[in-house]
Amino acid sequence: MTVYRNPIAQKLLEAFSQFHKLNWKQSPIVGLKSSEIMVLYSIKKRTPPESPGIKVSEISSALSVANPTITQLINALEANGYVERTMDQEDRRVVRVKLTGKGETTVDKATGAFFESFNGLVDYLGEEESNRLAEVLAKVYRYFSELKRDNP
Amino acid sequence: MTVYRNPIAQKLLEAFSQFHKLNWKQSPIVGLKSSEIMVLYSIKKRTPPESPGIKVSEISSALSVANPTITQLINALEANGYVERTMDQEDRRVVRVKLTGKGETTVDKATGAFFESFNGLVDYLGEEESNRLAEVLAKVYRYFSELKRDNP
DNA sequence: ATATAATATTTAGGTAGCCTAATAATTTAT
DNA sequence: ATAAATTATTAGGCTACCTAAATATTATAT
Repeated sequence: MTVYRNPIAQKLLEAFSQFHKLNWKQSPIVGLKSSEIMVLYSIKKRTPPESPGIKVSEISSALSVANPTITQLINALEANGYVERTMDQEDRRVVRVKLTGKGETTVDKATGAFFESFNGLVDYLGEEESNRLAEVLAKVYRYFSELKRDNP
Repeated sequence: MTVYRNPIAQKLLEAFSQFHKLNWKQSPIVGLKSSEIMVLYSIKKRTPPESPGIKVSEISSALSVANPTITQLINALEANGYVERTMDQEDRRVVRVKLTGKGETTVDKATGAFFESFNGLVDYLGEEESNRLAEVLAKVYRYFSELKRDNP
């Protein structure tokens, strides 16, 4: 039986498994889901002060999810006053999304806690190891993406 | 604003994000969900030839999920003839689960493809880097577990 | 100028993978 | 012997996604 063949592969699999179920996106501190926080964060990150807002499709590609996923998240965020939608004047198919004041302060609070824990992680691992980890993970990502591309 | 403070933390966050949505458990090759394959695999791994089967609770703790999650997966797997339930004679609260013939051949096929891709990954990264990655991921896991333990 | 195609978003309705609370059956502890 | 604990199950819920189809609008081709 093929099951135990490569102990390193086995070890890696187990590490992935464990890591995968780690909830590092945590902190619904502020009553928002992680996915909502990610959306707010990616709006904030890509919206300069006087911008009319970011496109829905820009958010979804930033987060690598499908458009309808973002639409739905935005629906809830708008209903709760975290973001505003406006229609783009130049191209009226596109919707511009930006943070409200409430959205701003909320995302600051949420990402504060969030980055604090990541800063702690960098301290825990050390800067060099942290960098290396980020790079190796990117490499792993590439590997599986290629694998998927090559076998349909 | 606190958002961009530590570029390493930022980089790590992005790597995690990407990695997280990687579907490395892939291969519903055989018409089973990944979670079902994981269950079959963990049964196989812990069931010696003449064993009466593994307990539901052993599976759930092996996979770190709640008991009802396993019960439900087993329901489907049993309905489709991959596993059998028998009641334990010594302790009639416990249910013993084991693979049927179909379950055996199926899990072999599924884990074959699965381990092949992991062996490929080990080749891609190199053995040393692979080992290191597994260890660092375990360390990250520890960090977040402690963090969670310390702040409720 | 109009029909056609492409683009952007939304609506509707899934699915996978988990969870908790409550219940039933049985075993263990007092 | 009764209370408490353990094992598994049922029921129902939640998050984070997805695809297909509908709707608007804009761009292109004839």
